[in-house]
Amino acid sequence: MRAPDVTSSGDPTRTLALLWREPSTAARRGPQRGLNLDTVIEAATAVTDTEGLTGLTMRRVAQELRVSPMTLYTYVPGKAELLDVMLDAAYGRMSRTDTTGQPWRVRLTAVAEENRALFATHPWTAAVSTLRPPLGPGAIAKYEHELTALDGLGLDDVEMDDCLTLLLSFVQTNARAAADARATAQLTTMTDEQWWAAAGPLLARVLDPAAYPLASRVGSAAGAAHGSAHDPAHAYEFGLRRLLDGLAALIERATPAASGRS
Amino acid sequence: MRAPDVTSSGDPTRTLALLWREPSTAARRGPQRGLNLDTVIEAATAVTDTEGLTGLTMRRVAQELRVSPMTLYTYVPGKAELLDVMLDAAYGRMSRTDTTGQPWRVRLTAVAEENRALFATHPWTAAVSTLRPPLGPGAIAKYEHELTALDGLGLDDVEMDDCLTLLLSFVQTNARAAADARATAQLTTMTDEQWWAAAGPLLARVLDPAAYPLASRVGSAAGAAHGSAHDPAHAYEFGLRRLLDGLAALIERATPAASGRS
DNA sequence: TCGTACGCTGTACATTGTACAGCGTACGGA
DNA sequence: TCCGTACGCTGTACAATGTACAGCGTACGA
Repeated sequence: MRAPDVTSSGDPTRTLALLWREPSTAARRGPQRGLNLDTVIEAATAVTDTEGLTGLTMRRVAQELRVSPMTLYTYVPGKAELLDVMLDAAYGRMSRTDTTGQPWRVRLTAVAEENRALFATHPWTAAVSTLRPPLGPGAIAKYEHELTALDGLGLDDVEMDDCLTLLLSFVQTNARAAADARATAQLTTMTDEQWWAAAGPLLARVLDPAAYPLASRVGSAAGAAHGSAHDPAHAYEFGLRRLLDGLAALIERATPAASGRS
Repeated sequence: MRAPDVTSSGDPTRTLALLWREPSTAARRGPQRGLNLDTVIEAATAVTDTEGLTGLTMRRVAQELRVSPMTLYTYVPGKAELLDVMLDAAYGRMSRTDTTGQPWRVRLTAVAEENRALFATHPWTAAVSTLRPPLGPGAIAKYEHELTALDGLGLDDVEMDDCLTLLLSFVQTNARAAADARATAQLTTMTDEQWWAAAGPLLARVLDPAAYPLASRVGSAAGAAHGSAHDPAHAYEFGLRRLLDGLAALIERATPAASGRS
């Protein structure tokens, strides 16, 4: 079986029933259930939080719950659906700041920060594809909340969705890069600095600064500015500012001095 | 062994030697080699182009070359390093348009388009992390070329790197989403439309439009505008425009009417 | 009271990267 | 010219994964 790591490959009906906790069809007949879906989600989330997405295995979750691996399939059709409900649950737990009345930049920054916090708490949420999102209560509530930050700015419905998608995908990409950096460092048991220290001299020997003047100059300047090749925190600050400036050109097209500039 | 799918976990020295085709230490002693690194890269790239990253297995590449799986390890230390050299080779083959003298928006759009073309030709390149890039001749040439598009705009070195990173990560994220969409559709043998057709009614039954007015209104408006929940081509156009507008605020800060508006 | 639906389990299989040891080849030094 | 040895290639083997399948026992509805 292909590792899914992504979306419910199966029946949307089944997944939606799971997400919305639709009660099962008829009266239970056999033995009492020893667990319930939320317990499974909780255990799986705990495992994934501490051991990463690659640490999320059915066997590991089962072990955590002191239960045989196959037991999990009583609560969940498969690993993909488990990820779906884990994600929706995480969305449901996100804090949602009320920024009504504030300037739009403040409101959008808050939305970005809330997602940033999600990715900080549950790094794996940045790694799963949200293209076909889990349409559960958590995801819907999140979507509704985030749209309110874009409401009343003179955007049409499609533009609202476009702006939100752009903002969220920026934050997710940034978080993914940060998580990758941490994972790589841990996997290699070699910090970024150590890696560059090992690679640097070799590169210097083979790389002709005359042939690649910009690459060597800018590369080393960027490397020196932040400790290593890439600083996710800096990239976040920089990117968010550019992004908001870009949205400003859209939002304030009619009313040039609409809301707050930062 | 953990599936790498990402970076050379091992010795940077070995990887760099591979990337730059450093001749091996001494005179060859044993039998003639039946293959060479570039042949392996070519075969692996062909396999991955047609069958995706999950289709890239050592056994599959070996089969393509009519060779036993373990033979590949004579040419490459492991799968991670193979991915590194594949990526660098793909970077090396990218077309690089000379846009000297053109307005900066045109130049940056060209850079974006070149990367978009790469992701179209080799979808897997969008899926691998480029956080710790393969520092081979291909990647360096790419970096040098792309930096020239940002040269002479009054940005300092760090800002040039920041802008390029932001632009490239936007294009990559967009391509990744597009590839995910295609992969999901193929895996599920269910188009996005079919999926929404199956999920829609169920969702309508459980979702109260009064409780989530914005989510239902904007969600269905966006879904109706493009055929499904997400249209990567539209997101690209929209996002790139916003991004360039955002960079404009940085680039044209001193000289308000610097270069071309689109 | 009893049949049956259902919860839980152990075993099994296909798929993966790659460690390891063996076999044969052909070059460099004698 | 001849041989030791470095090296290319191979088959076998192992650990880890998701999950299909069949069996076993439980407890509810008739």
